[in-house]
Amino acid sequence: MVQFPILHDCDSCVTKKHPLFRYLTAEELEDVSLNRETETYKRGSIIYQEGHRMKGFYCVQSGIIKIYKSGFDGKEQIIRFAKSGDIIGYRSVVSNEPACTTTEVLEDSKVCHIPTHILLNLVRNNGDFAVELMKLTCKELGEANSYLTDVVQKTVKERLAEILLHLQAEFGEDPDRVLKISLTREELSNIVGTATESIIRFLSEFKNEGLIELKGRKIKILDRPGLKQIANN
Amino acid sequence: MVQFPILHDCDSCVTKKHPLFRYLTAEELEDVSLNRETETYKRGSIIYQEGHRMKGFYCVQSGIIKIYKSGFDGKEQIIRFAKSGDIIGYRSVVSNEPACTTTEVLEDSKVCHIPTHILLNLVRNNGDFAVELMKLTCKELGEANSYLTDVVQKTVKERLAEILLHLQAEFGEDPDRVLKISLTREELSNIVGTATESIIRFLSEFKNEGLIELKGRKIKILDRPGLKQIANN
DNA sequence: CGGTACGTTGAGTCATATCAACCATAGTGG
DNA sequence: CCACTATGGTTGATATGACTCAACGTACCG
Repeated sequence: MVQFPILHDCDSCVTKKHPLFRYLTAEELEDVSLNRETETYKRGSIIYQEGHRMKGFYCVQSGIIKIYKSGFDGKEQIIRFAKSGDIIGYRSVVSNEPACTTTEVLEDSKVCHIPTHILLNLVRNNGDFAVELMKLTCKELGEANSYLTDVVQKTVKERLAEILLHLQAEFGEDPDRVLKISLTREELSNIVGTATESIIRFLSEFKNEGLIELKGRKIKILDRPGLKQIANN
Repeated sequence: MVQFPILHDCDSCVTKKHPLFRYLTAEELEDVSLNRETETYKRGSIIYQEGHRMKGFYCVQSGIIKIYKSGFDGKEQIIRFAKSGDIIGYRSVVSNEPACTTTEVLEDSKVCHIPTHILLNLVRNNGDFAVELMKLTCKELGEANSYLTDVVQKTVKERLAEILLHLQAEFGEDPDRVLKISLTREELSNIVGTATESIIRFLSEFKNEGLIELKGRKIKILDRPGLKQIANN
């Protein structure tokens, strides 16, 4: 019997990690497998850039990727992060618009590129896939709207507490309870949407109040309920 | 030959107004027509409320509807408006989650309610419909992300200028050039995400600078380029 | 005619940004 | 091996945008 190493690779990666691909037929999965290209990116590299045309979307196998928009003065606003199992860039493919975000690799990543027509065919021909992708988009939309409300109505301190908890929930902790995602103060400020100095001040405030432990970029959350109360939801 | 007034009604309304329904087969359209319920809402009435379960989504025939989220202290953040041809509430239907926004009628509206299973069947069985709905969602997502960046990086004055231009573009003007959508100062503040008093101050600043004309809630945009420059995009 | 909701204005306060100086660390090249 | 530079982190002082509070004006409505 002939082996299909590529197919097997995809089968063992994408399928298991994302409900999206759960509903693909063997045929569709093979189509994806044969047309995708796996690429490795080092920390700091840009996968695609705001304003550029996309030739497909990406499925993240490993690593962490930062997705952000640039404001008019160059200050970046981080929209979200993507990690193993997440897909990125599909918005622009579906809308057939230039990318509205830039994606930069935070931790060395392995990423599969899947061409536009494959995605559109899947949405068109596989109802379950379409529903799952819609769910994903709607989830992102809900989160975006929630965060908009937060940004407008909460203080920087409250948002920082919220973000720390969110990062903990999304990326988890090492055995020593340090947050797995490691960000510069500037990156934290670009999530919260504030000045770097403000982040520094509130982080050390949290430290002094015994809510977190700090060692450079290593952040350990000590008092989850305390932070939750500050974030107030 | 037998007449189908209900079908005809839907045919003359929804189909023409939204690309979404352009791709429905005659059969699908009839299914929608037979299962939808048209309701009339007066100014001030709530169509659905944040946190409630939805039994379907809505298609706006006429009127203007305000879609907002409530912050923890009750202050509302307006997410967007819906007008003739827009569909609302589909996010919650697709995600199968409680509504994450409240919708309140700003101007007397005629709205069609279409039950959940119809929407899901359309997404599942009609690829073109699925793609169009995805496009719509992705467009909203892109706008939400853009506005998030704005809120974080721009001043209230800049955002107000931007919102005024946006309201002009979305709802248009009367023959006398007054913006068609009429909002209280508080509602404006709930879009921009600021205090009512701030809106009042900047509106009169714009007036004094000859950018707009004010007569109560009637706003006339006199200097579009000037506002654009303030909004700076 | 009084009530209710909306609009306006001014004064004071506060959260956060900005600016500036300085420290820590890690390459890098002479 | 040591300045040298770059990058990120920290702290304090100051500036300012925007909120809050409070008073008052305005207009419509029963």
